[in-house]
Amino acid sequence: MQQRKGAPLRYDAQRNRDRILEVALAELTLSADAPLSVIAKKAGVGQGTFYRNFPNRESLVLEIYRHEVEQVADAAPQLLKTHPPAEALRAWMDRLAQYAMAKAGLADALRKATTHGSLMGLSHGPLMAAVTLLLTANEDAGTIRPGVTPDDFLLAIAGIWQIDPHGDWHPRAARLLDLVMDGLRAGAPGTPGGASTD
Amino acid sequence: MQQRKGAPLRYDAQRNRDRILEVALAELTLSADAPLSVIAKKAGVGQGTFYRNFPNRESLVLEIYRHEVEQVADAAPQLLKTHPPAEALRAWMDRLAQYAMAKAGLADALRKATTHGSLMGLSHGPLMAAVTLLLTANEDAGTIRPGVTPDDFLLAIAGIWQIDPHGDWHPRAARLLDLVMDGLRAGAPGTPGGASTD
DNA sequence: ACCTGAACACCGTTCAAGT
DNA sequence: ACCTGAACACCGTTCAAGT
Repeated sequence: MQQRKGAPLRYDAQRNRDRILEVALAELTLSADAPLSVIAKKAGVGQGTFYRNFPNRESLVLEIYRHEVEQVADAAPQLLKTHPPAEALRAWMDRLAQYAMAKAGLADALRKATTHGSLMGLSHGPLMAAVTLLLTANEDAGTIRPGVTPDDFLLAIAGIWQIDPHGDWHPRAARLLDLVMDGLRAGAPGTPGGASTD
Repeated sequence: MQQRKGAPLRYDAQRNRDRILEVALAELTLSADAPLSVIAKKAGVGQGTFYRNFPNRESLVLEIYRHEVEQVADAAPQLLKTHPPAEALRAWMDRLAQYAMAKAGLADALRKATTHGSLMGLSHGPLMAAVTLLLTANEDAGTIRPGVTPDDFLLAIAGIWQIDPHGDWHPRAARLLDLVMDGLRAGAPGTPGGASTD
């Protein structure tokens, strides 16, 4: 631990890190098991430098994933401004699905690099914030049942990471998301019926 | 392809295959990335023999998974005899969740070995048969909406494979499964409200 | 027909030497 | 303080030689 917590990286070091991330995104999106040595070489850095920045495959993949998913997360506030809560939630899920399909190689890399699907290892940060925002807006509007946690939600839509992006993914994703939406609605203030707790 | 389709294996060959599967189940349940060479050695066979039976890691893991999941699948008819359809479905999901937690190492191995979560690469066979049985029983009884495919169902519960088996998995699994059940119920003949298709 | 185990290839990880 | 790239370790895969 030679690097103090807040201290900025040296100029060239920062540049190296950025190049690694840039190359890694491209390579991993293309193929989930692109060798780290290839990424290092294409980024123009030595193996050692690569390792200084990312001590293992998981840390690299998580960092990229985190950065990429931020962009989807950022769409949430905007959607809530322009749509009623339930529609915003559903539209956001669609975006996430689209993202999951576009970056399927990356999602695959994440699955392989991490123990358990820690797609939710991102327990804090923008993704969680976005989900929380969407859920509370809907809960307040009475469009979903109260008490659904972001964790519940992410588990419920976990299936989207499992859909094959080749072939006809769109209807499969839509059916899954519809089903989840119905599950979320069940027991909402307006709706009768709903959650069984025997 | 020296082995004709229906031709039985030679006695020692069959024994080797069985021993590999037995050892692999134990090793992979313990650690998802147990080296194949270790499995071969513990099973008392050479590398070549291992390869003759399982040309790659995926084929080994899939075979074990298929065999293991059969036992859960087999519980479905029994549950339908002793419970009303909706309860049987829910009870079966609970068993699947328990299985997923007990064999988490294996599930992890499967995730890592396959492209996309082909937990559903088992598109035919006992698992699908069991799910179909449960879904049609419920559909006939009017306890779930019509038109839910086994594929839809497995995607909806995909989250259970993502739950960390250490720590407090039970409430998380229960909340997920409750939500899925509610989603399945929505739009059933008896129930008002339900699926939005805009 | 099936088996063994040494040999090979590949990739992640480390480290001595440089600036 | 950071970098390079050769060296090492490990594991999947193949194959010549054996029964």
